[in-house]
Amino acid sequence: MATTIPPPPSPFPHMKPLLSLSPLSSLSLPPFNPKPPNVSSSPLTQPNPTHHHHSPSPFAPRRLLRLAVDRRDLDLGRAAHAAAVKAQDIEDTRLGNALISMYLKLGRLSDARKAFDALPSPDVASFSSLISAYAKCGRPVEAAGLFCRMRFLGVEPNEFSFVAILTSCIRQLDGRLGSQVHAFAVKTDHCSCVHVSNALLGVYVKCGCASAADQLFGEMVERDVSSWNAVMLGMVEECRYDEVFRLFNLMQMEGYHGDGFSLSTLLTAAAHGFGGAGGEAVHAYALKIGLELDLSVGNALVGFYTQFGCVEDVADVFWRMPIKDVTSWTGMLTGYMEFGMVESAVDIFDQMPERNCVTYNALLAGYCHNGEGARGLDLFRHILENDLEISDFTLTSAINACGMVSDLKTSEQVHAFMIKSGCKSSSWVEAALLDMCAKCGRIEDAEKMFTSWAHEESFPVAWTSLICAHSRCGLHFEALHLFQTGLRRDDPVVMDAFALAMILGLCGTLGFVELGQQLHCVATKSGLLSDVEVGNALFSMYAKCGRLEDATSLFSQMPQHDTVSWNALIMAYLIHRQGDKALDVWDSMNMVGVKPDFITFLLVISACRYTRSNSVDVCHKLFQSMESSYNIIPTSEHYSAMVDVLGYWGSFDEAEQLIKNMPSKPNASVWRALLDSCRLRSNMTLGRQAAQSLLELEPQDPSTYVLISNLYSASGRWHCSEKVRQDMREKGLQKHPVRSWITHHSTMHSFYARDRSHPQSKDIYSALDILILECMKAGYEPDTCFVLHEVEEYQKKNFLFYHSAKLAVVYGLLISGPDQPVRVVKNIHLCGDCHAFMKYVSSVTGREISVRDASGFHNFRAGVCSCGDYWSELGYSSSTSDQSVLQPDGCMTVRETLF
DNA sequence: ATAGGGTTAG
Repeated sequence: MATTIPPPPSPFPHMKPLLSLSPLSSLSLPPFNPKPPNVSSSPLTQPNPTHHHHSPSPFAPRRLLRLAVDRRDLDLGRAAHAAAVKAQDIEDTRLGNALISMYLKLGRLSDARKAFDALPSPDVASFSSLISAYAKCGRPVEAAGLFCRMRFLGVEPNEFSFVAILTSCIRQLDGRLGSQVHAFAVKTDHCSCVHVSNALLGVYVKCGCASAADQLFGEMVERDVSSWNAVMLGMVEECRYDEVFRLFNLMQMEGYHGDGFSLSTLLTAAAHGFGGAGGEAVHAYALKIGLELDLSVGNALVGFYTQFGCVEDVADVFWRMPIKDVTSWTGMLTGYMEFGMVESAVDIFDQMPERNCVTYNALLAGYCHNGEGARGLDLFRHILENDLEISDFTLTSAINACGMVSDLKTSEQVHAFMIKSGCKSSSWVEAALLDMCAKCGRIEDAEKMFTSWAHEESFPVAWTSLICAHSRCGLHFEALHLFQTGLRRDDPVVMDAFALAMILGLCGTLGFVELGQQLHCVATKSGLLSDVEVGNALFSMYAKCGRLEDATSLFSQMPQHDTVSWNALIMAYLIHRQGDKALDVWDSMNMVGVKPDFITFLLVISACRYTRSNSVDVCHKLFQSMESSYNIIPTSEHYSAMVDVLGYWGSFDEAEQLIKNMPSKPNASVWRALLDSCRLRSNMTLGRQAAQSLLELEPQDPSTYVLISNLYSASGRWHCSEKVRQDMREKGLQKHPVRSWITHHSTMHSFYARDRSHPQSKDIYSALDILILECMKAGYEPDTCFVLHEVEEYQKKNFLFYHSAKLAVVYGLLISGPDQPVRVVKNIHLCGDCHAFMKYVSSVTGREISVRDASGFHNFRAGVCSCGDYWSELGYSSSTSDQSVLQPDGCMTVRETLF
């Protein structure tokens, strides 16, 4: 049997494929071809060999061709080709078309092209079939070139030609060419064909020309289910998800029955929109009409349940599908990744019969989604080494993985690779690169990229990334400045949910309740308020600004709550030191059935410190239930929170026991928690041990240095103390400067210790001096042990009196009305002297003073603080490696009372 | 079917 046929020489060797497309309207129309186009049947199904005038032998080429296609036997097909050549039939157009068809069906586009080139007079069917094939495999240039050549040769396009060329427009998202074809189709009266119109609808929908699609749909004289499906898909593309359901109902009212594509479009709408119930209804309907396991419906169900269901639903649909394609497997992989089941996803990946570029991207993105940056980078390396296909998706995920491992060197390598390989062009990739730089500590590089930003499309993303990077580094004011630059552009950035949530977080951190309220309005007007994450951020903003009532009323209005919402509610009570209420929330959370996460446990355990009565038992129970009931393994953070609570209630034996039983070596935060409790309860013996362990463990930690420094200064060894501090400075351990601030009329007034930069500082200092005298009359005794500098006693007071918190509070008293509370925010903990002072101030002035520090709120009223004077110097979660300890302000967090 | 930025905790 013949195996290969040398391809016949091309009849048009001089003609190159057209590389650039001129608009169709500018093409000169060829002379009218009097031969009527063959429109009665598909161009490629030309059966009935018996009617043919050639040999009816069973070995006739035509019959062989059919057999070859049925058996998917390429060798047989080639044999038929040989037979055709031998029978000198090869110049027959209809036989040639059958040959083209055979090669295309067997996936041999290049052979089909050779057969086409061998035809002396290709007809409309020859052209259409080949154009369609080029369109489907993403080669629009060849498709359009053939279309032009067909016209040049005077072959009139028919419906099939139009559908084919439009398919290529869809593939390359060329709406302009699409509308030119549209005009041409109208001119040649092919628009009445429902298939042509449907293809046109497809082009408009995919190219984002929704109005053109709407208009065409309205003008169509004949519609079928595909027409409706195309418009429904258009609504999905436009994010008008409720419209999809409306259209579906309309279609049914007009007597059409939805097919698998309609249902899968509905499910996509439900998955992307807010249609949990809608999606389940579609599932029920699919069951009823027996389409549940249809390939496209099944795939859409997998996607829907990944968004609005549980992993069991996803797996159930997937495994019952009788026929699965790459999309199905990739969907299942994504499902497992979304539900955090990385190993199951990898398992699916290993089992897949076939993988493509998207599959690899999904795996890579899944690793990123689950915080497995290192595995993501390994996979990326594997993709590169094996020369697998990569796309923008691959690159953005790889960059994302790199930002996740946050390694400067890797980030530079990846960055260099992107530049070298020249794939930096896409705006998505650039936005991802900027974000990576910001995350790997290359904030200057990020800024450089930002200022030379070329792409408008992803500007909001880069903007958000950069703001976020600044606020992560503690550069809050720079972050806000960037925020303003975005709003003041000629083309102001439109905030989306992400940006809004982030800026709200910033408002919360800074205590900017006025800006926060304005953003609340923005959220309400834009509809972004229904976004859970925006709701959560808004809630936290109010809570952190001391507006607990505004926060809780917002909570009750939120359309839905997730774990983060509940955590935020617990945290709100926690920073207001209302432990019992925080624990009540924990009960409600369980009643509602929301799954707690590891943060929930950090919060509720910490809440046991702020309960009215001893809640050591409660916190033991919580701690034990973590693993047994919720399958959450306690981390060292949970241990230090426990130690903090146990120590607070004086259960030092239990605290020691817990530390001894830790599965891993107790880390510094555990010892810090113990140390702080010992300070509070004056447990000297244990405190010394804790300090010793801390010193051994973290000789490099700033707070350890302060500890030693305090040790020296407390015993009057100033030189040693100062030397330690100098060491510390030389090692660059100094972190953010301490400051306190207050907002008034949307302006922030920020103070350092002994700060005289404020324009009204003369007034502030005289007021403070008067206030100090008044307080001293009322019994205030400055506690100079909070001054750690080698200075004379009178100077010590000077250092103490002008701590940033005191300056900010006095300024607040000066500028606000007598009935208003003074709200000050301090970026680290209040020192004991400031704390005592504020109590006197509140009673002497009769004003309410609220100071938010790193541990939460201190609300001073009539000489009493809401913290009950048992405030932690380490914050509510003792895991805080306190960065604030070293500040010139002198508000130290570790006191020397122990020694 | 796959991608960027954030919200709770630090």
